Amino acid sequence: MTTRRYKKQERHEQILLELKLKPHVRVAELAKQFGVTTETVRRDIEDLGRDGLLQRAHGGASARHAGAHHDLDARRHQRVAERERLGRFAASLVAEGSSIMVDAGATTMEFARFLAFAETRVTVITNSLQVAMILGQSPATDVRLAPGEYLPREAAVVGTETCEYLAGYNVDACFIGAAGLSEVGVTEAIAGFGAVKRAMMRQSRVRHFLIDASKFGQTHMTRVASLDEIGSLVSDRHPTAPLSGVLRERGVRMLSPDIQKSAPARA
Amino acid sequence: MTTRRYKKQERHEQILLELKLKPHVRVAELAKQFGVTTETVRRDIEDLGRDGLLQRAHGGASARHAGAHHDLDARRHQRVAERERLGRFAASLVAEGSSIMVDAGATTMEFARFLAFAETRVTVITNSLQVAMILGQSPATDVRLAPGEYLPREAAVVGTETCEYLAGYNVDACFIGAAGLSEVGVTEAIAGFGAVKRAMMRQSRVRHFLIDASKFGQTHMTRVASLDEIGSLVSDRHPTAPLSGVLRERGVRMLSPDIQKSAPARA
DNA sequence: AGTATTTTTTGGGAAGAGCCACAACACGAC
DNA sequence: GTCGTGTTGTGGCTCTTCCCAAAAAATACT
Repeated sequence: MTTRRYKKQERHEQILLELKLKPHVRVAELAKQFGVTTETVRRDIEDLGRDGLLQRAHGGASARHAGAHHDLDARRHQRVAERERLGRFAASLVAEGSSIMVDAGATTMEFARFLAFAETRVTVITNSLQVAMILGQSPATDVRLAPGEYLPREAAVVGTETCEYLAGYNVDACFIGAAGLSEVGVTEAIAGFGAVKRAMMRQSRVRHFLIDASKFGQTHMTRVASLDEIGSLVSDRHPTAPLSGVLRERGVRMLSPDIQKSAPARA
Repeated sequence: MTTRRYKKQERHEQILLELKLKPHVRVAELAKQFGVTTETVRRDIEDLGRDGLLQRAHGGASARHAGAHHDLDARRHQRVAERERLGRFAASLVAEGSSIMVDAGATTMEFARFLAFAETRVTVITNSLQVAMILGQSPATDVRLAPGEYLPREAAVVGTETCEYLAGYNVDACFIGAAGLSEVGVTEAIAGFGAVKRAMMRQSRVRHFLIDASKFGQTHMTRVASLDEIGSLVSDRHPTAPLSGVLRERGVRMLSPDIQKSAPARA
């Protein structure tokens, strides 16, 4: 029966599914589609928004970008600004005509956005579906995706197949994100990611770790690399006192964008 | 004062950048940010939208979903009802606990949606990023993604790597879409897809071709399969006179959902 | 069955967004 | 300098969306 009423939960799932396929849905549209009032849909969207499953917008809802951070609005905006600086800077490190490997994660995604924007001619190998999609939009970029088990949480593939695949390529540089950087080294929270990151490191002449300042001092479950193995650390800020010394000692090249801020025009 | 005026072009770039960072921006927000009128921003958005660089929305603009491209999205909106019926029916063909391969394309994407909705316990191997993302949502589904060159137009991977990878698995069934079905057989318009489809066919015990009725009689560039090789044809309607005879003759099993339509409630 | 609880609808006013046409302003060319 | 083109701002208006609260319907519970 096509006239069957959607239950609340079904509508929720349907909305999320819809959002996977297009970036934005309208309240009015969904209401017509489900055969319910706009008010009902509005409430659905509110529910889902509360759980951080989508982003509200006037007139409808937008898909949430990977990377769940529904903090305070002001803080998120701040954080984004830093990430943006980091991403922009990291993208400038990519040489025209080179080949690179790009890790999965919110920070590397940001990096990918700038790299796509810059239209640098480059060959990219990645295990992140998001990175592939972003860079695929740039006509200057050749993207190869690694195989493996699909991890919905991160929209990336992992596993032995992934690592084996990566082992088949040698590239100029890799750009790797991480959940933590401390005296212990680079660490990651998500199991399975560590092996992939290490596989990328092995195949790259130059290693760039993209880690924003908020991760400094943090240690997580799996070790990705010891301090000696870090080639260069790319961050939005230079590490401060205790950590910076250790890093310098261990031969880590620390890179960060020059901060020549002028008074913000935007209030 | 640093409140220097942004030029039109600068605003455009900034808007696009903003959209790469968050999925949705509001007109009012941007207006405040740039220090211009909402009307101006509206015009900016209109310009960018005309070039297909973003998606308009009431109250603002949304990013073009990475991977969700015009043609793919447009095709999705054509013949929705038919495609939906086809997808739903095809999903019902998947046995609990089985392993399948799923091809890229608008039709198979619809199929994937229903399969995810049904939460059938199944292992899926695919070369489509969209299919992977959709099915990855279902906790009952295990998804493996094939490697290969990324094709932004279709959000899928292709190439020899893809085919080689697929050759490493043997599955119960495959679900393959196509651009055309005629007396010649199954044909495809996009180069590179044919080889992948054939690779999937080789590794599957049962072959399902998901082809909606609008493709009947059409012939495209590359041949995917001869009529003998088609296992079963899944469609929204049974083929009519000239084609149906040939298909029956060549041993094609024709499947389509029983059409017990009631008056459409939603329209 | 009948009651309780959740969910949806309805209605109306406030706020926001869209659209249009014309005026004001900037910038480059001559 | 003036002219012309292109861009931006303003005001007036309409339409959509939002939000709230109460009624109605559907669903779950005993």
